[in-house]
Amino acid sequence: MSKEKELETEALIKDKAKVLFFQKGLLDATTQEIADEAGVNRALIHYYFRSREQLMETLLEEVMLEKQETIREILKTEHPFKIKIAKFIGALIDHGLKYPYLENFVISETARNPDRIKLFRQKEKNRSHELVRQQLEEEISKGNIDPITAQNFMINLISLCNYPLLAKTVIQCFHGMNDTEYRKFLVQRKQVIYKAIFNEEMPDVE
Amino acid sequence: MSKEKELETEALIKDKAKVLFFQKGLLDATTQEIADEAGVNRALIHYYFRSREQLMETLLEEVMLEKQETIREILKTEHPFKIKIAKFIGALIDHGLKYPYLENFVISETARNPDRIKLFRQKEKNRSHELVRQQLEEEISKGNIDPITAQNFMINLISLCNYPLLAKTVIQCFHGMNDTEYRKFLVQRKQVIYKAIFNEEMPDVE
DNA sequence: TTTATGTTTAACAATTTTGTTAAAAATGAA
DNA sequence: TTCATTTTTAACAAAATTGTTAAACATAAA
Repeated sequence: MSKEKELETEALIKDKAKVLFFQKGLLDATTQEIADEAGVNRALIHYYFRSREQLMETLLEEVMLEKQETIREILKTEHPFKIKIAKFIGALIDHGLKYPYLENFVISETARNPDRIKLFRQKEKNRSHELVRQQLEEEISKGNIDPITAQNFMINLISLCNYPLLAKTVIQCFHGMNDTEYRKFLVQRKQVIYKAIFNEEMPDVE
Repeated sequence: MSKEKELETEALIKDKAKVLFFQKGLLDATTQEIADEAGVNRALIHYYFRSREQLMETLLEEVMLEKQETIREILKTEHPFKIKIAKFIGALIDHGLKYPYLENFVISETARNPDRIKLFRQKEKNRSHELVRQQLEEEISKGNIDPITAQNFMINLISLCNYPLLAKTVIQCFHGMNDTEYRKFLVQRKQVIYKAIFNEEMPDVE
C-alpha cells in the first residue's frame, strides 16, 4: 500500500485547485481545468474527492481555517485594543494578498445559495465579533474611541478591508493600476483603514 | 405590424430578467429560467436578444445607467460638499435596496473576465471620482476635512456602502438578521457611513 | 377574404459538463 | 516472481444548456 503516493496526488490536486480558484480567480473552473492544472486524469478528482462539490468543500474548509486561525490568535492576545485591530487589518489584507479571490468565492456562493453559509461559519466562541466587542466597549467607556456599536464597528472594518479585494478589477481599471501598483495600494491601505476607523495615525506593528 | 406587442414582450423579458438577476440574485439563471419567470417560450429570448450574453449586456447597460444618472445629478449640483456626499451615500444604499444583487454581478463578472469591465465603465467626464476630487481638495485646504487622497476617500466611501450589500447573506447570518431587519440595518447605515467618513453626525438631507 | 409581415412554438442539433466503470498500470508484500 | 491491492486511464452514459429552424399562429393592411 503506497500511502505516500496517494497523499502526493491528493495534495497535488488540492494545491493546484486552490491556485486555480483562489489565486487565479477561475471560480467556475471545470473538473477538466482542475485536472489540467494538476496534470492528472480528470477521473482522479472523483476518485479522491467523489465530486467537484466535495473537493470545493474541502478546499474551502482548509483555506478558511487558515484565515480564522490567524485572526483568532491575534484577537486572543493581550495587546492593547488598537494594536490588535491594527494587526487584524494587516492579517485580513495579507490573507487577501495570498488568496485574492477567496472573498469573491464566499460572496458569490452565499449569494447563489444562502444555505451554504454553513461552510464559512466559525465556531461561536471564536467569532471575531465576540472577541472584539467587550474590549471595544471598554475603550469607548474610557473615552478612547467614539461611541459605536460592535456590529457597526466590525462591519466598517471588514468592509474597508474586503471590498478593495472583491473589486480588484474595478479599482485597477478605474484608477489605472497595473498588478504591481494594485498590490502596493493594498499594502499601504492598511494605514488608510486604521485612520478611517480610529481617526489617528496607525502605530508600527512589527 | 404590431409594434406594441413586440415592445410588450421584449420589455417583459427585460423586466422579469432584471428581477431574476438583480433582485432575486439568480446570477447564473439559465435562459429557461428567464423564460419561465417571464412566462414566455425560451426561443423568444433568442428572437429578441440573439443570445443570453446580449440580453445580459442590455440589462446591465440599463440598470447601470439608471444608477449613474442618479449619482451624476447629485454630484453636479451646487450643494456644499458634505451634503453632496450624504446624498451620494443615500443614493448608493437606495440603489442597493432596489437591486440587491447588482454589485454581486459586477464583482463576479469582472473577476471572471476582466475585459468585460468595459460594460460597467462610465464616460470619463461623469466619473464620480472626477466630480468629487476638486471639491474634496478645496475642503481639505480650508481645513474642513482631514487630509486624504481622492482615491482613498472614494474607495473608503464605496467600500462602506457596497460591501454590506455584497455580503448580505454573511451579515444576516453572522448578526442574526431576517430580511426586514437587514433592510432597516442598511437604511440606518447611511448615518453610520457618514460618521465614519467625516467623523461627525450626518445632517438631515430631505 | 387574401396576403404579407411579424411573433411564437416545438423539435432538433451541438456542445459542455459531470460522474461511472471496467480495464490497465503500478506498487509492494509474500 | 506472483499476487493482491491501490492508483490511473480511456471510454461511456446521462444531464443540462445554448442556439437554430421550420412551421404554426396572429395581425393588420389591401
